[in-house]
Amino acid sequence: MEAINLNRLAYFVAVVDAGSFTRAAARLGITKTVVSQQVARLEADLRTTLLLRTTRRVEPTEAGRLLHARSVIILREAEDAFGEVAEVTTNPIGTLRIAAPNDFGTSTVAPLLAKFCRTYPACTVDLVLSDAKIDLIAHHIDVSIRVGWLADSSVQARRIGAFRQLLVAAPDLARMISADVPDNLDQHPFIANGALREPLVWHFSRADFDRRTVRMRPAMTINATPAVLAATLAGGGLSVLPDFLVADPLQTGALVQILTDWSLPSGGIHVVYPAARFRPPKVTAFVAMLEAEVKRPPIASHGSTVLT
Amino acid sequence: MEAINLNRLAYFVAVVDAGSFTRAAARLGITKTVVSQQVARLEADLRTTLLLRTTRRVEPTEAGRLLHARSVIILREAEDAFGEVAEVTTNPIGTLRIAAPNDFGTSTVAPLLAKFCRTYPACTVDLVLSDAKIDLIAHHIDVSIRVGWLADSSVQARRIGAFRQLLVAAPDLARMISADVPDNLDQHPFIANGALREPLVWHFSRADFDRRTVRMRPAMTINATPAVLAATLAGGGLSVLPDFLVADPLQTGALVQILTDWSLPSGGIHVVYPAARFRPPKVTAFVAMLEAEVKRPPIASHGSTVLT
DNA sequence: AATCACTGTGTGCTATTCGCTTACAATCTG
DNA sequence: CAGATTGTAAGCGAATAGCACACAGTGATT
Repeated sequence: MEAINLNRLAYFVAVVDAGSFTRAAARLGITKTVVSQQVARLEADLRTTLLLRTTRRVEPTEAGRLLHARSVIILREAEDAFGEVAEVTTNPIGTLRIAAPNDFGTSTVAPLLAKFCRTYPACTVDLVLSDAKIDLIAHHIDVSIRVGWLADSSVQARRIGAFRQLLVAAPDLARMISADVPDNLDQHPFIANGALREPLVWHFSRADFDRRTVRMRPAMTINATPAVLAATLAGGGLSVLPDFLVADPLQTGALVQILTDWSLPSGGIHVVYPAARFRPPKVTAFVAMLEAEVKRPPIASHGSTVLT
Repeated sequence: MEAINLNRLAYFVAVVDAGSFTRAAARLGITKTVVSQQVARLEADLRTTLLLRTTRRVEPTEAGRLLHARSVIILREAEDAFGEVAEVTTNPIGTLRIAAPNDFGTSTVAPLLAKFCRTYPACTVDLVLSDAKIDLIAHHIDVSIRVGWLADSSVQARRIGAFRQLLVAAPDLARMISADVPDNLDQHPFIANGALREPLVWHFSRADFDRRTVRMRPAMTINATPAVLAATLAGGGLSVLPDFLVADPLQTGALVQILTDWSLPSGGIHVVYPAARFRPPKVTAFVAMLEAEVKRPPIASHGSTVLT
């Protein structure tokens, strides 16, 4: 079937509805000449007379009445479709698919979703937890959250916050650590996080000038952060964990922070979008909410500057 | 609502269906550049990202999937509509509204309709009988039949045949007319047809050279031809009637032709179309059938030449 | 890890189409 | 019979569709 100019349908329908080329042109905001031309072309395309013209009246032929009836429906549906799309592009609505690492997703994103869904009832959320770097497009991910230190490739990521890494231990174990400098930490059992690039070497700093680098001696290595937390809670050893994971255990006393004067390198919390020309409001709304949540330090502590 | 280019919907749908700009372009028979541009414009118009592109894959966004689903329906409906119109423009189909004079319509057109409907079962016929000149467009008339002598205005009429006028009378009356020349016809009662412009003056001719003009003396005047026929059948007098009306009575002997050697002026049978660019096949088919019917002289008689 | 084929997009450029202004024939209205 | 109004034709400028080409990024393959 040859492609036929669908736009002319609108002109044709306007003429039939208005019952006059002149009024249709006025309604469409263009010249009657154009309307006449366009309808004539439509007729030429279809090789049919759609309208019988008198200088005083315009009456559709049978084919014209037929086409008009169908066209009205078509145009209305098109308008509806555009309206629906406009809805999606202006209001937070639809299904929001979020990708996040297991730990951050579980500890921070998941709790936030309740609030998000309450705030934007028209949104459905789909949280995809995975520590592997997944294909955003293939998985229809609207926004992906990356925590830690980005590889060079992800330059299009936007940093929305930071997290601190805390040296923690179960209370029983913590009581055995008396030193107030990191130097001899390798004497204590350490639970290494295999998911990190350098799980053993840690750079401590204090008051902007005091720096020490310590190489820990791993009692065990676990390549998933939540499991590291579990092992630490069970008293398996010291470990370095992100603040968003240990906020609760520290508050309840299930874990104790060690060397509170010293700080470890901060990591970034980033959002990554698929390369889209326009960002749906549902995404913007969620990222705004997440950013607010993340900027509020999860654990009141000594003045660590949050990187911007 | 701003007018949005509906044609771009087709491009967009093609890309989604093909899963690739390149394949879509090939399918549409245009360059991929154009497809890319058009989809980009559609997105700009809607202020939405519809497709997430990788050089290797094209995946619709949520808005894209939404619009695609609706667009497929819209495009299919448009295609259907065009197909239906094409049906009407290529095959005899639909409702054919015919306007005809009462006499000719009753005697000739109406009987023909049975055959027409049998030949073209997809056609419905609407026969509008009226002796007044009606507005073809206002009454949705596809073809109008005019019998007789056209006024100057109707230059766009096409002559499809002719009819002869016959001087007839009921048998009883005919037996009383012995003359073989028209000269003294005014001695006999004449039934004048008030619908004619000159109901009384008749020009007889014989063998291309013998001409007589007679002024009849009306016993009665009736302004509707069928009623003239009825009065003539009842023996009310002589009358001049078109051949298509008296074919049957002459055959059965209910009427007798008088002065068979002489002939009266022939009239034309014309079809008039509303001023349309294209003629629907149903009209063409009907006119062809009517022309064939009319060209076949309804009454075998001496060789009268049918005017073309 | 490097190569290579292929994808979608940006850039000039041309042909077509859209749209406007003006003008005109036809028709209805007074 | 004027006068107004309708739809169409002609001429013209601007926007758009479309093409060929070049190019950067990606993914499969080596």
